[in-house]
Amino acid sequence: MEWLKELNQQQLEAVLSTEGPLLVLAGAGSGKTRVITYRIAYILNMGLAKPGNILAITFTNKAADEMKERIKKLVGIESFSEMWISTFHSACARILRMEAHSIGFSNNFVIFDMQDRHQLLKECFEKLNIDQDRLELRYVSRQISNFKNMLISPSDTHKMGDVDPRIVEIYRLYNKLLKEYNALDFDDLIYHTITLFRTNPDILERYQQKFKYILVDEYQDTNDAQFKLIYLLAQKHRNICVVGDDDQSIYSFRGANVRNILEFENVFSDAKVIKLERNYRSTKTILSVANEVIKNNTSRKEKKLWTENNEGEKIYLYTAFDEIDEANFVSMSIKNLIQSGVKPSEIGILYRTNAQSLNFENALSSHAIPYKVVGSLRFFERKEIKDIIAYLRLVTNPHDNLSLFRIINVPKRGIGPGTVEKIKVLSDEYGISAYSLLKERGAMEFDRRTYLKLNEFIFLLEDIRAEADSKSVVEVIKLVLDKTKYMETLLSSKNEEDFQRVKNLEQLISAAAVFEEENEDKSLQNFLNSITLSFEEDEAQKEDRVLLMTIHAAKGLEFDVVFLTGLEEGLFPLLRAEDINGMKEELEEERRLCYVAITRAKKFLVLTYANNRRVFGRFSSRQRSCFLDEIPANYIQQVYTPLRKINFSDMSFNENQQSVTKDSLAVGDIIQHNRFGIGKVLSLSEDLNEVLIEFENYGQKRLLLSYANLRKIG
DNA sequence: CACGTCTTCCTTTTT
DNA sequence: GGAAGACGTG
Repeated sequence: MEWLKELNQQQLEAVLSTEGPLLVLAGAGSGKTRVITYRIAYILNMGLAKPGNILAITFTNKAADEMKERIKKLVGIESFSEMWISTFHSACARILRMEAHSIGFSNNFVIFDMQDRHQLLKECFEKLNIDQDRLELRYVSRQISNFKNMLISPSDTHKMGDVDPRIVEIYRLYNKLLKEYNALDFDDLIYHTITLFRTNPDILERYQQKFKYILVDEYQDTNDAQFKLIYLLAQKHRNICVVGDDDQSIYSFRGANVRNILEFENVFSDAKVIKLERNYRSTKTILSVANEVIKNNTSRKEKKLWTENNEGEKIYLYTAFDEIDEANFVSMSIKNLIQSGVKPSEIGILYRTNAQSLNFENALSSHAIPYKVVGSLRFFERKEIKDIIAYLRLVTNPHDNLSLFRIINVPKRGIGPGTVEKIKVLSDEYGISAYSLLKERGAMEFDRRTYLKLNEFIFLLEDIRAEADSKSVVEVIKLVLDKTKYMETLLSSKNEEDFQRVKNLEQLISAAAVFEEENEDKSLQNFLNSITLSFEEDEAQKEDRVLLMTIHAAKGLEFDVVFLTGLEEGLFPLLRAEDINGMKEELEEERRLCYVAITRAKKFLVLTYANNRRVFGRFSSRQRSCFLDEIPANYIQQVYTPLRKINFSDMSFNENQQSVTKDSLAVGDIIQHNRFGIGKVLSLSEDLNEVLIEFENYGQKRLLLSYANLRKIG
């Protein structure tokens, strides 16, 4: 295990301490992912456990995939499907698929996303005759989610003090409907898994036995339910390793509880604690700025990140006239940076809210800079995609009323709101699903003309279902598009938008094709499962483009250059007048968010804010963010024009302790590259600046040694 | 019942 | 400035 030499003292200790509870406090850029992957590789290589005995929880599916790739490289084993590397939600879905009957669901349950949840809540409001002003709906939705994240059932809500009885009523009905539709929402996945374990000790025992080693990444962002789950599972072997950084806890709105990390040592009294405080990512300046900002928070574990990296440049600050000026400054600076040799994909534009992306998109495209927006309008949330998915869901489960009502008149087939309302009322009355009602009682309850239309619809669904059995996912989708005339309707439209929709649907088909290639379980069921739980973008990720995203989405990523934008009071920190009570805590979370943003930067950090900004289309004047005042002036270089070209190669430093330098590399060496993986050195240029490498998976590449950040592995 | 225009409300952040 | 719902007309 040569690769163990790549680790520093603390990292190594974290890898080798395989037995018993372990808390790794890993500061930003301190190599925490490396610790987790190497730890798993070590456990496997030492024969301490089989792949099937390992449960590794990551925060996103993307992170899970990356982790699998890295471990694969270290260990080179094949039995990966046996190793559970996934998010909490995916892991729970996987368990529940097998055990659903034990909690009163059938194993072909569907997973409701946030849109679905809102839709269903709306139904609840209607059924209970509760005035649904929109604000209330969002509030109720959040409440219910909080309850589930704290493992509080409808009948337990009184424990939370004064809860609006209407909310309890809605909560109860909402759960009841979910069950009728055989559906689970995101929070249910965790909640029900815990219920399953609590009510079926034998099942719990089985999983406890199975998971000899449990690892949790981004532990600071776990909520009460997730903690409970881990706690239950780890009881048997107690080999539980959690990795996190309380300073990067940014998901309390989702129920994340920082106390989980702060109190780990109390819950597991024999826990070992290892701190990783050496940062390998950023310049000294950037790290100092991050430290200066975060030290204003009161409730945190004391720690001091340090680095051996260069001092680096001062950070830049630009004050824009308005948000358009801001976007232009950023775009023109990026143009110059790219001309200086910075790769577009090494540049990130970060902002607090998704709504801010638009100006940057406009400015970037007018400067012909390649970019990609991460997140925002997610593919699987588009109308046309959700429509088709609704059909697919009905194929697996005809009693999913929500999906049925979504597409009962899509494309238009003459079934209007009046008829839909009648179906709802009647199916309620008879206590059966809308589908059953139409099938069994349609002829009696509706007049002839309506009945014919309804019958045609039911027939369509059954027709699709009958054929779907013997078909692959791709074929089923095509079948739906064809039989429903969905595609036909779009194609005959002269609307520009509809043309885009056709392209999106084509993408859905290719996404399904990729799914079939990559998954062992190729069932429609599993397809539906995977698309609600992950928003895996298509392969465009590898392309060399500037990335735009929210700070939340940037967690775990790093860039040579980061533009942190919109640093204005009210926007970042984003605080609302309503919650004066939670003010301090909320501000601290915003500050952590700021800390996360700053520590994404490796070499350059550029901060911007605008004196004026159009909010909801209204022009309003702005004040600079309080976070800016927390940065000592000597770190800041105020600029008034876009950044000029720079000598970028001067900026490089060794980010990894084992990075190769000119003298240490020879022809024939085996190296590892962050992006391209493992390769062999074919030749070196005379001045030793350039190197030609044959990569296992990417073929030959000519790289500049000063950027390439190669690690020698043999 | 479909389609077009008018109004309202809006914005956190995501699995 | 834009989406989603309300309202009114063909």
